[in-house]
Amino acid sequence: MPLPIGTTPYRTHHLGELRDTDDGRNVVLSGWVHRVRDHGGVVFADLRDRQGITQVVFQPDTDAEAHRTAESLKDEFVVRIEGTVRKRPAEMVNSKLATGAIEIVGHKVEILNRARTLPFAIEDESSAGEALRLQYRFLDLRRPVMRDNIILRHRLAQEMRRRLDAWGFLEIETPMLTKSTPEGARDFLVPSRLAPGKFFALPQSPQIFKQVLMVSGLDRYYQIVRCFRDEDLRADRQPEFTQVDLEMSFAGADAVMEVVEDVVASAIRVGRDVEVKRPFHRMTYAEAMSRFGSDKPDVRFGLELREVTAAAGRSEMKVFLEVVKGGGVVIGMRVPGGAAFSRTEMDALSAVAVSFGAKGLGWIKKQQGAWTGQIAKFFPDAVRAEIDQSLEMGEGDLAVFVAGAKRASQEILGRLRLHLGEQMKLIPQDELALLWVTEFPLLDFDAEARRWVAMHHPFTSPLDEDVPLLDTDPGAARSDAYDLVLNGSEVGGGSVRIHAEPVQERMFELLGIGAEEAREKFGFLLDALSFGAPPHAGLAIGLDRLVTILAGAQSIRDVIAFPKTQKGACPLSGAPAEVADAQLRELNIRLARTAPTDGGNK
RNA sequence: GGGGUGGUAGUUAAGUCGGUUAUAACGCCGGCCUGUCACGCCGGAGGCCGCGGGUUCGAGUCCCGUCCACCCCGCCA
Repeated sequence: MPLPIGTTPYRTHHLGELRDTDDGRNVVLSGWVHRVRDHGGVVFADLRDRQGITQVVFQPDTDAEAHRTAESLKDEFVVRIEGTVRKRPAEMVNSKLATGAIEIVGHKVEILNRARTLPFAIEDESSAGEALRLQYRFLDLRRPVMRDNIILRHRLAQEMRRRLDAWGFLEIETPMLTKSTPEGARDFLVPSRLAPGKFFALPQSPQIFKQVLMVSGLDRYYQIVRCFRDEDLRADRQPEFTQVDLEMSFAGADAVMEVVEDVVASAIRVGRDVEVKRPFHRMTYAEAMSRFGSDKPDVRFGLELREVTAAAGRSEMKVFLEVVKGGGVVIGMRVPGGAAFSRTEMDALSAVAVSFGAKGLGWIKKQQGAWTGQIAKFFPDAVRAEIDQSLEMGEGDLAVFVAGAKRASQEILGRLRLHLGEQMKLIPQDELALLWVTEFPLLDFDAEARRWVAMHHPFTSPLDEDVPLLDTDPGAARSDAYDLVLNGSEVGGGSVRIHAEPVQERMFELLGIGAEEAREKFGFLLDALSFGAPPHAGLAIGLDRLVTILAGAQSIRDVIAFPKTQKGACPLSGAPAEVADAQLRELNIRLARTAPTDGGNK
């Protein structure tokens, strides 16, 4: 479907639109000069817009003036041309272009605007450095891959809106200037001019407001909303990011998952033209940790973990015995075909494990039916057989072992699993593996602060059957929370909220948030909850990550129009920047020290 | 805050053990070319080797510091 053109003297068609059935049609086209091929006589110019590329040919013998102008065209000039569609002879068809069956015979060219020599070429396989691309983002976004990412993002967002509307969700905006929250990430602060010395915080998420909307009886809320967290960046993380945030009343986990599965499956249908299997697979946190060593497992490949503590306890391996005696675990991972690794490769692998926090990496190889490797001699035959069976060891396989505290060992081996999966190219790149991870621990013990912290957030409900544990064994209590995982990346997370006041109070108590502090920090939510709160639950989808994966991009920066660098700066706008003294005075702010000057990098 | 990789022409990269005038491709400029589509051919210009300091007769190359970009740990309920 061609886009509507509207009323304009600039064009009758877009540049991805004309086909051989348009042969003979007189057209007006406008766009950027993508490339010029000047043959001395005939001149070819590829014109580009958002829709595609169309070749225009200028002939000196029939259109002398247009040809003269065409000879002066440079890359990225903006032009308007008048011409006639001509079907190309079979041998001149360009099958790489959607419009390759035709070309435009240019009768008139008008240069609407010129362009300076570009800092980098406008082409998909641009190898320009990211810093340069961000500085000239307006050029970077002209590259078809980047344009397609932005369009994909739009289409996913539209589809999700459409589905949420169909489910009866209302799009409601919540404040950007709000209140600092005590738990969680560092806040971005905004000074208040009207209240000297006081600050707003930008929202880390609309969490509290959306719960208040449920108390208000609006029943179902959603918002595609910017959230802010002042923490260090990663490839899949930047300080401002977008969530598809939703909350629903008289609903539990199953209701939320049903809606989200529909919304996400629809988005994937639109974005990738793929039908994903529903319902999505569900896995408990405990299973995810024991099988994959991660609470967001990438299940596109094997290399699963297997605990072999009991067998290792019957070996003669001193480190294993000590760990087992101390209540720790020994976890093994079979690497099919891994016996082929050289000694150097094994040393490198051990070093990786150590860099992940392992004390060391034990390993054995199964070759010609027997165990080889330095630690093999510490295992009696019976123990070998038991481990063989447990790990399902086959000829030519490698097994690696990590010993220590349970969660830490799982995580180390989980990371080693991802490392090997990449190194051995075991991960099918085109596959989309979606699953829910459920039954997270409600609380996590912060060893440094020596107190409980909420694993999700302080309003997450425990599972009904685990409520009594809050008084007896809080660490064992599981929450009614669920994460949506796609290809080993957390793309969504949510929970059933606490709507019973006594449970909420007990929760604050456990978190060491006193009654007064709770009132001070969350007063309006607690107030709201005391005036008839419906049971409610919700979730937020990380839009940037979802689009990144569906676009096949490497970094969320490739699906955000104007992203931040790893230092949280914007090379295009120059943000963050110093402000005038007058502005600071108006806000009652005095700097403790002035910003350091730039180090002379061009 | 910590670890790693990188920074050389407009761009992307090469540059050996420290040694003569710092290479190449693309881009740019000039010329030629009437069927290309990454057009082709000939010629040319273009460098604060990120920045500062040090070692040395001599530094793109070695050392120290620093800035920037990226990846990771910490951090991110």
